[in-house]
Amino acid sequence: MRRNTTQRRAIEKVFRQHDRPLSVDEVLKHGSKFVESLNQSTVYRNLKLLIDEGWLDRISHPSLGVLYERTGKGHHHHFHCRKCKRVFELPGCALKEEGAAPDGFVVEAHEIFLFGVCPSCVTKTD
Amino acid sequence: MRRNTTQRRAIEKVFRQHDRPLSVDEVLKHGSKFVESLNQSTVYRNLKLLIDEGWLDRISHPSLGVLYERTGKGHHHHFHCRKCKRVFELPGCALKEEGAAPDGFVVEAHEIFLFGVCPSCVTKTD
DNA sequence: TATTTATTGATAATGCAAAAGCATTTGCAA
DNA sequence: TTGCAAATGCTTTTGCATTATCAATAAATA
Repeated sequence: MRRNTTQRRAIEKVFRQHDRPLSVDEVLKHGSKFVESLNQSTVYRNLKLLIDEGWLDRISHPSLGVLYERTGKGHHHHFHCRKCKRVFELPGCALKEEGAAPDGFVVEAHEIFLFGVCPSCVTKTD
Repeated sequence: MRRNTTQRRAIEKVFRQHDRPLSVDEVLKHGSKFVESLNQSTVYRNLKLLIDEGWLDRISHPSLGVLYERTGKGHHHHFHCRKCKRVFELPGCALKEEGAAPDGFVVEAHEIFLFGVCPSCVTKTD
């Protein structure tokens, strides 16, 4: 059966604390604060396990590659800040359903990635 | 100086004929119809050259990886057909500017990927 | 037509994310 | 405690896309 390890608790805690999509490296970096010895393999294994359990989702960002985020957020889009490099989950949907595609195309799903500067970076100089 | 090789002409012809984003493999497959010996390395080299010349753009699709498309199309989005696996360029923009991101976020750019069934696959059975 | 040299084809090499192998450790029920 | 499978850390391997190497070929130009 599944065991409740300190490493997995640390990884889960990282996601609960940040509440945004994280890369493997980010999970490793932040998780290491809780479990100093945390290993990259352990991160990979637990990310996969948490996905299998339905606790995490994997997303593929066009410029950042694979990221992991908590499930159960509902439909949302992603914002990538070019200053702090963080990815944020934005509530709601900004797609104009009508006219998204010409007649004949059946749109079943979509993904929107926004790029710019996040609120906490807006005041910073470049 | 740049030489006008049959291989490069074939690659350019592939893009002119299909007029949609193509993967390296697709360029190789279709280009081989014009130049039987066409090699993958040559495709890679010419894709890079055509990008440097500003004739092609590289895009990163969240589920298909790197694709190449003709430049000069203006802002547009991409549609991925789950049946024929082709990617289409859709004219226009379907993003609701207002409300795309909460107050404080400065949106400078965006990418939209649509998924579904294209007109020529709609009539096909699964 | 001969010469020059960019380009090609074939293949080896690279870079990197992800997975696998294995000895050791650890959670947890008995 | 103890037994033991699950899980970890460390290292090595894999898989894949992309790049480099180099002899052979073929555009451009004289």
